[in-house]
Amino acid sequence: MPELPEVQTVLEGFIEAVGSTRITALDCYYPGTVILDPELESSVFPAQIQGHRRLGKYMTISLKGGHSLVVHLRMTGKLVYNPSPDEPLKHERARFSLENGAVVHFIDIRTFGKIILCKSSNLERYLPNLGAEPLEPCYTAAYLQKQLSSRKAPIKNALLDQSVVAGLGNIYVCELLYRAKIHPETPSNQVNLRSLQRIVKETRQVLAEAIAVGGTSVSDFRSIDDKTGSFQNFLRVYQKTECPRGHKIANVKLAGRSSFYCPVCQHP
DNA sequence: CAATGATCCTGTCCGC
DNA sequence: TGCGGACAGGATCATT
Repeated sequence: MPELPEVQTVLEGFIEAVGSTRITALDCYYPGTVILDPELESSVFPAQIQGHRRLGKYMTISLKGGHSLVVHLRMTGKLVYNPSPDEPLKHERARFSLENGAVVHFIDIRTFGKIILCKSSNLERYLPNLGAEPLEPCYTAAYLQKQLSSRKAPIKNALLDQSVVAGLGNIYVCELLYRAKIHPETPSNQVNLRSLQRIVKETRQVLAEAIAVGGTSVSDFRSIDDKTGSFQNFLRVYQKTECPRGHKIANVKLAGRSSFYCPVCQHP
């Protein structure tokens, strides 16, 4: 599932693939995949990319001319660069056409992904409240302590809440909690400052390692050039049966998601 | 405000 | 071989 490292990989790939070529069209093949801002100007395309930014699991791409794109892959969304266009592919929900004749397919089996095209001045309307960026200085143990002090839900649920930390999903939360040696069911407001410091440190570490290898390709995640990431080879608990120290991995449902952890290494 | 559960959706896998 | 059901899960919405 695309989380921060995968979104970062896809966004960088998209920006590099499109380069300075202008986008000439955005077509939608599945109702609801492309959302158009009611205040859009009539002449959006052709438009050159001006800048880009990842916000949590959201990609934002600003276009010259005052418009912006927001892309969210949700669970199965993919951007696929194709220098020679074809008829719409299976599961192709939308498509960017480029002035040089290439296209970028938006493939999304489960159709939850979204592409929003809006006036740049309206961008914030299309983004939810996002918490701290985990790779930026604002993400600290003190910040987490403040966020979590009123919460009793398991720490794993809190870390999946995008309004607390932006960009983490099931895989990386499982992994960072293992590295931080924290049991996923620990009530959020009972995680002490020392443990929160480990959480912050391991969050940064695991995300940086994953970004460095192009993300995690479980199920069918691919970069825009159809390359697999390789962080799946470094997972320690997610979908594992044994932790690196040889203990049996447990799996409990938290917030409706499989939560892999080591009962020996991870403590409340 | 916090927490929970249903919802969206389709491919895959399991058991019978 | 085929079929029903569970499962995968990010975000949003309604409900408690």
